[in-house]
Amino acid sequence: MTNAVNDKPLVPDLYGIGQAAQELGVSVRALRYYQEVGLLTPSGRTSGGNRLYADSDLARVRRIRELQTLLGFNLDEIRTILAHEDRLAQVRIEYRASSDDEDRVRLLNAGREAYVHLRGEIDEKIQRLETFRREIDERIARVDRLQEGSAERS
Amino acid sequence: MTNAVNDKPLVPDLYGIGQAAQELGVSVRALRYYQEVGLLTPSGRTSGGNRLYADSDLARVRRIRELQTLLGFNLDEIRTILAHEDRLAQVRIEYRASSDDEDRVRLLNAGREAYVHLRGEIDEKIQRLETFRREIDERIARVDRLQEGSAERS
DNA sequence: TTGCTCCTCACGTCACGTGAGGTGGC
DNA sequence: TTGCTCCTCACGTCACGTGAGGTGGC
Repeated sequence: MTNAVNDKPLVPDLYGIGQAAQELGVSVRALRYYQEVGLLTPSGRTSGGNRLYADSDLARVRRIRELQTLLGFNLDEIRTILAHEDRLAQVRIEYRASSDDEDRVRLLNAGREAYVHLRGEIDEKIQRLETFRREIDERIARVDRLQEGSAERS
Repeated sequence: MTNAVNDKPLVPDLYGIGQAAQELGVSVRALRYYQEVGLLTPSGRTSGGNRLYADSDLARVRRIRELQTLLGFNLDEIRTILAHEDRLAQVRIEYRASSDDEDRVRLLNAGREAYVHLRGEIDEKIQRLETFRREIDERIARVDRLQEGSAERS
């Protein structure tokens, strides 16, 4: 059989912790830890107590990893950012439910400001990496000049 | 006095651990820890046992931090990278001392390869950050569209 | 029954943070 | 003597890694 049963979700769009971990490239322990610190509660459990992760759970983990590895936030900071995003999404859903009240406007402004701030940090990191890249290119060029010298005399 | 004595090096080009830490934006504990794990031994000590850091020491710490925070290497990996760089620098110094032997050529090639590999990782990280930035821009634009909607009706 | 994946403690590890108690030069 | 910075243990913390011992469905 080319199609191993283990590679498929147990229930449509629900993954066991092992499948989820492999799909995401993180450890099973990490997923349990994110739950322990209240960052991500899996959408369900089997009758036997096994965690079940939905696609939305996987998306959330990808977001956590992005903020962790690309921008260097710790899990506490990530919790704050995700809480902001969750509230923003909530506002978007409730958009037509309530009338245009001040609370919602304030939330949108705060959300926008948070994203602009995040964008600034990303920009800064990209700039620092580009500077680093230029330094590395310099070093490679220097090695190349040394190698040319060797080649000339050989 | 505008020029506090504490802001100046004790000895020309030699800094106490507190001065070095402030200059670098790292903790005193971190500097001691780098020494503990063999990443950086300060160039000197006072007669009383106080660590003294030279400019070359500071440069090395900056390099450690770059590899740590920008590229996410752990201290063990950084030790390996710095060892490579130290050996490369050594080859450059000894360049005219010995004749063109195979060992040196191999070292240059290995060094070049390591830098090219590093460059690849930097490129990948920049690309991922740029993708992330586009996503954030998307989110900002979405908030803006919602705010426009609010403004129209107000 | 055997294998596999899952479960919950719980201790270990890496890169420091944070006092505890003491020394040394203005 | 008081203040400041430095010193060496040594335990605490964050984000997991890694077994220990046990359960549950093909």
